[in-house]
Amino acid sequence: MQLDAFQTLADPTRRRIVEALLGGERQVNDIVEDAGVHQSGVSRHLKILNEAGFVVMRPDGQRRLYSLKPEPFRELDQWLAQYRSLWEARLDRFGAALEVRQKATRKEPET
Amino acid sequence: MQLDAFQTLADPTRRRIVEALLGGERQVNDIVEDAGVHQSGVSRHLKILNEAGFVVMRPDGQRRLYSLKPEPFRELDQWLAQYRSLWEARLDRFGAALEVRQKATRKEPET
DNA sequence: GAAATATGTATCATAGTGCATATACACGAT
DNA sequence: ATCGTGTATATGCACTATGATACATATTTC
Repeated sequence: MQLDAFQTLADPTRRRIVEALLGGERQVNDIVEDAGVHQSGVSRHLKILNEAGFVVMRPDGQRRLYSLKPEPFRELDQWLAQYRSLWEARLDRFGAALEVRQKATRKEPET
Repeated sequence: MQLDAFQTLADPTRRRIVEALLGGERQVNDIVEDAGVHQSGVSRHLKILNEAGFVVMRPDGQRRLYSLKPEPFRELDQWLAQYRSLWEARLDRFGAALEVRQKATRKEPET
């Protein structure tokens, strides 16, 4: 199998799991509540997320603590970067830096 | 059935189509070559992309010219923003600006 | 009528799910 | 130490739904 980043995040349950890990390490049973599916489903999704590089597992006794890995997010960001020129005209999170960048391209009104 | 941004981009063929539109407006038959599927498939994918807000269509005689819309990309970027802290420690596309940003909340960066 | 595009239909593959069960670990009692 | 019980997680299995695709055909414009 081995899904790519987009395929991995396509499933809403998986996205809920990822979001549940935003705060940091969580054990499986803990995630089950946020995921909205059976424990077996969560384990399966975690396996997929692991294979796609989204999470790492750290054993702690009988529990398994899962946490997020940065790589796939960075990868997504890079893909998205190709399309930034479509909408970056308007400033967002980078104020001044963006304005400088804008000079190189052109200006566009809001949508 | 109205797919969200991630579900829409999950399909590789659809991603190829989106990438084919990076250069600007294209007509369907033109996209078919890049997509790697039958024309009917491309039309179907374009319909899905349209419903998801990724593309707009502009009729031109018997042809239909499709082009990208910025919204879903912006939406993806916003979702991704939640996870930036995971990897933003390292610089990416904004070099110095980023480093300044890292020093907690300060002023606007300048190059 | 020919070209460009959309759509109905059938097919085929795959993914998500729950249930039951296996495995691994923890901990107390004997 | 060993046994037994309970807890935490993973996995085999079966079921179901959905999605991608090609082919043929309808529709629109030339």
